[in-house]
Amino acid sequence: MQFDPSTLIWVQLVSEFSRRIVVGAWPPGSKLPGVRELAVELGVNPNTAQRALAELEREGLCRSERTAGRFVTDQTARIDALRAELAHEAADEFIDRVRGLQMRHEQAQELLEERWNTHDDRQHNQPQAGG
Amino acid sequence: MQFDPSTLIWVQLVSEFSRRIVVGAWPPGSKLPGVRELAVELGVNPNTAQRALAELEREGLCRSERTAGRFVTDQTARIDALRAELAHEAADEFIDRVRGLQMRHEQAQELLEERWNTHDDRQHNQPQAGG
DNA sequence: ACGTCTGTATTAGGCCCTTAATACACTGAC
DNA sequence: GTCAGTGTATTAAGGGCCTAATACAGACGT
Repeated sequence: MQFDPSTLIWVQLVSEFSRRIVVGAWPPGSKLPGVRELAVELGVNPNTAQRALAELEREGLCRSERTAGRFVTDQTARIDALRAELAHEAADEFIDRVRGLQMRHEQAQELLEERWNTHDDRQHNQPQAGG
Repeated sequence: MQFDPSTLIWVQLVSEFSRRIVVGAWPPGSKLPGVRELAVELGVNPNTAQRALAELEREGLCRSERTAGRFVTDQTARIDALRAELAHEAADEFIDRVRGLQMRHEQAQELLEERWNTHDDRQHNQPQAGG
């Protein structure tokens, strides 16, 4: 996994793990990969992975059964709340930033429109070399 | 100024300084406060402020005249480009995050709508009608 | 009992960030 | 020349992150 050098790795792991739970890559009640296995997959130290998992646990998104492993919470309501929370955070940060640039609501909407299409182009089409 | 403990201070300063230039709090060609003065205002060490300013300079947003002080670039085109760049970055990060949550364009628009109003309520308590 | 799996805790070291204090080089005012 | 102000560079100290290696505690299969 690629990490942003200007942000703590374990913070980025919390985001990634949360996302996996929300989108169902890690379904409710399922067993998580072990700390050591996760560390290998993500290219980080087991301690760093554990730090992220500890935070996830603190937020009630998973629980550890010391000898059996770690499991995603089976409270789908909690997961739905997480989804809303992550969406709100993303939106709020976007709003803070564009308002800091003194943009109005309508301008922000147009901006989003424009960039969304750009993303679509980049994802579906192969960027052509040259120019 | 309030800092996010999970992000490097000088990175946050770069964002704040860029924002000030874009919104005209630091107009094109104007003289910036000295390193020591800025450090006092922001509650950081002069070295930290200087690190952020060095990055700003590297990006061509200001220049230093060693004994006279530091000045915002007078190339308004560069500032306009910065404004667009910051807006794009904000939008792209938002889009990446909501797409990571498997949201569609329409859902993202609705989310933005909802949160924008929430911000208005929290910030102004009495959102202005009309415009 | 033994080996293996799980999570958990500890210790050490390297690295960067941040603060702090200091020194240097240059300009302008007087 | 002297003083004040500017950016710049250096050194030291403290702290947190990340890595690495190791050790501990409990459950399972054989």
